[in-house]
Amino acid sequence: MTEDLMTIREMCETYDVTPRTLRFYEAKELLFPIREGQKRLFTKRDRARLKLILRGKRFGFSLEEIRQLLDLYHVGDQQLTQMTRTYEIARERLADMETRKEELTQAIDELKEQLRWGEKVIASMKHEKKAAG
Amino acid sequence: MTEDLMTIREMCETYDVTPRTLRFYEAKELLFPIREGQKRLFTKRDRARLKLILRGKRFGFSLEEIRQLLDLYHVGDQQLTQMTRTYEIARERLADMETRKEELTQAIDELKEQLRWGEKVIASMKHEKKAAG
DNA sequence: CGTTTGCATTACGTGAACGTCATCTCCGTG
DNA sequence: CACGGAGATGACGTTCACGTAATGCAAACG
Repeated sequence: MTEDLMTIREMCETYDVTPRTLRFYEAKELLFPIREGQKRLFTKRDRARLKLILRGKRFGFSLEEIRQLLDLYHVGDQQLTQMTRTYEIARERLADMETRKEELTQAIDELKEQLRWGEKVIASMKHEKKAAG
Repeated sequence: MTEDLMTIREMCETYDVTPRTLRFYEAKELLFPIREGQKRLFTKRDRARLKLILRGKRFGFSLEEIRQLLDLYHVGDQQLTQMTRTYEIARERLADMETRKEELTQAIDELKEQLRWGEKVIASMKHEKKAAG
C-alpha cells in the first residue's frame, strides 16, 4: 500500500475541514503537500502537522504562532542558530500554555461554583412558583 | 468614596484595553456602564464582567460565547425557563473547558518531550560543529 | 473667552481566517 | 468524443474584533 498519501478530499473527510482550508494552510506554509501533476497529495507528515494545527486553534493560537511551533516538530536540516531560536520560541509557548492551564483550572473551579449557585437559585425559583401557585 | 465607579480612562489603564474596546463591548451587550450625562461610568459589576471577558478571550472563546456565559454570573431577575437555559449553556461550556484542559495537558506533555528532543539535537549540532571546526 | 482636555458618536478601514464563485484542466467512462 | 466529476487557480466577499480618523460637545483652565 502506497497509502502514505491522501487526496485533498480524503483529508477533508478525515479531519473535517474544507479544501479551501487545506489550500489556505499550504499558502501560509503550514502544510507542504507534494504534487502529482497538479494534484496535491498529503503525506503522513502533513497529517501530523494538521492535527497540531487544529489543536492549536482550539487553544486560541493564531496560525502564525502555530506555524512557528510546528518547526520544532519537524526540525529537518536547520542551522544551529535557527534551531536555537526555534527552541526558544517553543519554550515561550510552553510557558504560555502552562499559564493558560492554570487560568483554565481556576476558571473551571469558579464556573463549577457558579453552577452550584445556579442550581440553588433554580430550586428556590421552582419553590416560589409552587408557593405562589 | 463614591468610587465604586470608574471612568473609561481609568478602566483602560487598569485592564490594559482601549476605549474603543470598552465601547465595542457595550455595543455588543457585554458591559452595561451607567451614564452621567454622556459619559460612561463603569461599575464593580462591569469590572467583574470585563475580567471574565478578557480571561475568556485568552481561552479562545468568541465574544458571543462569552456573552452567554456572563449571564450566569449576574443572574438578576431572569425567568425560570431562561435561567434554566442559561444553566444548561453553562454546563456545556464547562464540559468544553474540561475537554480543553485535558487536551492542553496532553499538548504540554508532548511539547515538553519535543523540547527534550530539541535540546539533544542542539547539543549534537554543537558537537558536530566543534568536530568539524 | 478662547482653547485645551476628555469623552462621545459616526463611519470607514484593517488583518486574520477562511467562504464563495467563475473559470480551467485533466481523467475516466459511456 | 462528449461529458461529468475531482481538483486547481485566481479573485472577490464575509465575519470577527477591533483600529482609526473626523467631528462634536462640555467642563476646565489660563
